[in-house]
Order: sequence, then structure tokens, then C-alpha cells
Amino acid sequence: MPISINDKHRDFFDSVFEIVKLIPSGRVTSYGAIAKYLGSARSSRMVGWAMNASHKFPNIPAHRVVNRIGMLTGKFHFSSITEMEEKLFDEGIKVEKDQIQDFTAHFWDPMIELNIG
DNA sequence: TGCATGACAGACT
DNA sequence: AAGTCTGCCATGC
Repeated sequence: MPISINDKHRDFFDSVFEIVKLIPSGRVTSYGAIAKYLGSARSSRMVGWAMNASHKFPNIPAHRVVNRIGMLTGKFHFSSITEMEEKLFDEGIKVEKDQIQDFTAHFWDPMIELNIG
């Protein structure tokens, strides 16, 4: 494995990736929401770290994860700083000055969405 | 080994 | 209300 993720962390990272993969196109969620869903609400920074590592894996829509106020703080970690915004735009999400417009309407909360049913 | 640093968030002042 | 501090925990130097 070229990635430096230890076994004991793989679970957390994997869980994060699983959730991120479940985010529907055109929807977004936050680091904190994912952390909370995983039972460690205060480990949102680790979710960010997981997203950093997510680029090494396929099919992880990291662009659908932003901070709690809908700001694209992670855009610098993409191959180009406009990639994140462009991908969101393609999914129908408008971004103005790194801020997702009408953020709450696009917000996808795993605590809610993954608990129904 | 110790200290600083994050794609964060919430508490506190 | 806005700025600061703290928890989280893996990494890098």
C-alpha cells in the first residue's frame, strides 16, 4: 500500500469514504456532519485529513464535502483550485467566492439521510 | 521526543 | 457579536 494509513485508522478513513461516496450528486455535507455520524463529533479535522487522503482512491467525491458554513476551504487540495467549484457547478450547485449558494438547501446530513429506513 | 500544524467545530470570553 | 481557546489525532520537522 503506497498510502500511509495504518490498519487501525483504516476503519475510520474507510467509513468516511463510504459516507462520502453516498452523497448524492448535487448535494453536499460537512466534515463535522460526517464526524458526528461516525460517533466522534469532535474529529472533524480527521475527516478533513481523510479527504486529503481520498485523492489516492477512486470514486470519492471529495468536492461534495465542505465546512459547516458551506465554504470551499478544501479547493486548494484539488489538482486545480477551480476543480472543486467546477464539479459542484456541473451538479447544479452555485458557488460564489468559495461560498456555496443556498447551502442549506443542498445540505445532505448523513445523520438524517442514512437513518431513515 | 516534543512541538507545530491542519480541507473543522463548538465552547468560551 | 466577534475573536480566541480547546478538543481531536495523524503527520512532519
